[in-house]
Amino acid sequence: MTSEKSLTEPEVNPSHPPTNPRAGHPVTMREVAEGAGVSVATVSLVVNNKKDARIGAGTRKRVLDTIRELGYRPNALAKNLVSGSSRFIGLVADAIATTPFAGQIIHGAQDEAWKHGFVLLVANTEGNEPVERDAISMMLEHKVRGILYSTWFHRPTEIPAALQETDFVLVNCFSPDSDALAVVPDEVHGGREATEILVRKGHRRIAFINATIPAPAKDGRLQGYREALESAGIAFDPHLVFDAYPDQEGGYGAVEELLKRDVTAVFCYNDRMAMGLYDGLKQKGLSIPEDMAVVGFDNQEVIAAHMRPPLSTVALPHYELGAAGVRLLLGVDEPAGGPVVKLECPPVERDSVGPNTLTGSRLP
Amino acid sequence: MTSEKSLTEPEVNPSHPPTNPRAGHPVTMREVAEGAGVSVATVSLVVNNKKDARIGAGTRKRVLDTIRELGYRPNALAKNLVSGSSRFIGLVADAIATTPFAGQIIHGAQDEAWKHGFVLLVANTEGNEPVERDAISMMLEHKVRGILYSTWFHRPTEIPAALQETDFVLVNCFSPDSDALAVVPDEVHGGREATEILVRKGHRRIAFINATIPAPAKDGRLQGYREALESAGIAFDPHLVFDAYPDQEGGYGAVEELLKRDVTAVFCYNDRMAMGLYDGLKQKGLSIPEDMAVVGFDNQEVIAAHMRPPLSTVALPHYELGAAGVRLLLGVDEPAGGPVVKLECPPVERDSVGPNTLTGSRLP
DNA sequence: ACAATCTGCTTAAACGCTTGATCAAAAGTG
DNA sequence: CACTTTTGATCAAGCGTTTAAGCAGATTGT
Repeated sequence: MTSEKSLTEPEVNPSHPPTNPRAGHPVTMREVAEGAGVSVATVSLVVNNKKDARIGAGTRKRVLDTIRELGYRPNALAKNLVSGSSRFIGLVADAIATTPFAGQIIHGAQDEAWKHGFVLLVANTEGNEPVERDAISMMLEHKVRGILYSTWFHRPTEIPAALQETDFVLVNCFSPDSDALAVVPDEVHGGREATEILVRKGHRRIAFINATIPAPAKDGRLQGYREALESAGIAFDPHLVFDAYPDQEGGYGAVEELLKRDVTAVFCYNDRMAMGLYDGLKQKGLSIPEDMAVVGFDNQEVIAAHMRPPLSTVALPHYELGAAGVRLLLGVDEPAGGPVVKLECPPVERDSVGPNTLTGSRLP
Repeated sequence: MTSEKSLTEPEVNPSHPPTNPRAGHPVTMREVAEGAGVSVATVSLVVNNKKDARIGAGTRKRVLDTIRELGYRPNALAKNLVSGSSRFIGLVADAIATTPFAGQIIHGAQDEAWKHGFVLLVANTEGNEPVERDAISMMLEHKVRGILYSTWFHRPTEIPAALQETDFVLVNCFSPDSDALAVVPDEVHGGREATEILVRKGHRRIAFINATIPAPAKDGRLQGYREALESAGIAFDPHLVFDAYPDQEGGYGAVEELLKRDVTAVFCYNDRMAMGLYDGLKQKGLSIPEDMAVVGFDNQEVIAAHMRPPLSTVALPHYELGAAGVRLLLGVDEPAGGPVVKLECPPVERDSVGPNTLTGSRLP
């Protein structure tokens, strides 16, 4: 049924004629050819600057002039038709609107695609399955070079069947049981970086407020936290790790728990949580970073850079995710070691972490 | 020079062959025709469900079955070629990445385009002029039905020359000296809504912290503020209006000034400013909304919905901007009264505004 | 029973472009 | 001077569709 429907035109009034007269009759190669008194073949040759084509200087100039005069634009559609392959890359995202993250992925993908002469076809599915199917169909029908399938937060995902009809790479998600190409953030690395920001400043008793909801990020960041502690020779204390809902309210609500723990620093699962935590801490009369060092995760610009004090955090490499996605798709990057490549989460140090003043002690 | 360059292929390795075998040899109509033992014309007729085509039930079924068997997908490129017009709509944005706003515009545009059977071609220029030219060229070459030219904040703009070659509409921006179609938020209306949130709760002495930087928003919101006051029979007091840089720091820094003013409520130019203001107010031991009612502007989800208390504000209709943009472009909406249509900014009431308790007095 | 009509399908041209094969004229060679 | 080569350009086929026009065979009207 659906496959049948996807073959037909959308059931809409198909007529939306241009009003701009210039748009009605695009200048074609034929007209240029006639104008310049040559054949279309010749025009094609000069337009494409074919190296092994032998065109007289005079003719070339004449053609170029005519092109300029007439305002000729090559018709990419026709070009694609004959070459068989389009220069499109599809990007289907599950949430363009809800978060600033998707924007970064689009941006990265688009920049990289551009570099290789490709153009982005984006579709937003807002998590809606039929919409997703239609979106993929549409891309397939436009004979895209491949599809980037992206999610707004790092998670496992099912691979829509239609994707298999072309090259594709998963972006910010992965398929647990398949060897599909994927590119995701390295959560473990990120957790380590975040924790190390704290360790470097001499903190030893470091809490980690993890998320309540299961996700690769939850496990990965925790592991990173543990690895960082271990590297620093600090014993892992399970008592210092607890969960909260990963938003502002969660962070605010975690303050009580946190203060019971006698720590000098805290690593929050994400920036939003840190934002709530700030509020709670301040309300208790505590100040940051003097009384408590805090680092977040995500580097959400709107928030992190402008909190008081600006929040030290770790950045999710969304832009890079998009860019690496198209590189993988086009085969300019080879996936090293397994089909899923992990991208580093770079630390972004701002002012929410100070030296540990509560104990000057450094273990050997 | 540039126009010449834009005619040629991007200077890159042009060969990025698909690795997916299924992608190499797309099934064509010819193959379906052969498989079903009919002509391509027939296949075309059944695929497109042409109403006035006379196809036998048996043949139709045979074709449909073959299509399914072979996994045929129509080639949209070829389709577009013959029909002369593509089903593309271009969207060039000056900042996809930097803000969550652009995402909403894209989302709205994409949804609406989809409804009419169109597909979005997006390009991010990040404010870079040559990139912008290339982006527009690329769209023109793909014979887009039209172009949406959008900016991430409401402002006047120059119209790139190439845009004139097709239908276009400005989104979130406008051209002061031209009658180009445009769709922008109604700042005056927004300012009025924001102020009225306060007025409705009985506030009479309402400050307005405007932006330091000139923009349609600055003037419009101020005017809206004045109109709302006037409607409520409150005299405008210039002393209650002052400027600050429109971000968190600006809001924070404005607290001193604000408190000198003896007001019960404040309307902030934007949410970020309100966020900083919250910090400053709390630091002074003041609580919201008891000691000060505050409303913001923009309805930046990440921020506004999760501040403590959640911020009452006014939403910028980004999604609608995108959607209305394509409607205008396709001619399904007619611009009423002048080429620039203004969209309402709906109020979003949360918990940062309480009743005015400082004075029970209501003027007649 | 014979023309008129209808039904079901095919033919062929066209859309704008690319490209290998050709070809005429100019230039180089012995 | 008769030849090969080079130069500068054209021819024509084809990319995957759509669609007006055409054409047999079946059905209908009288």
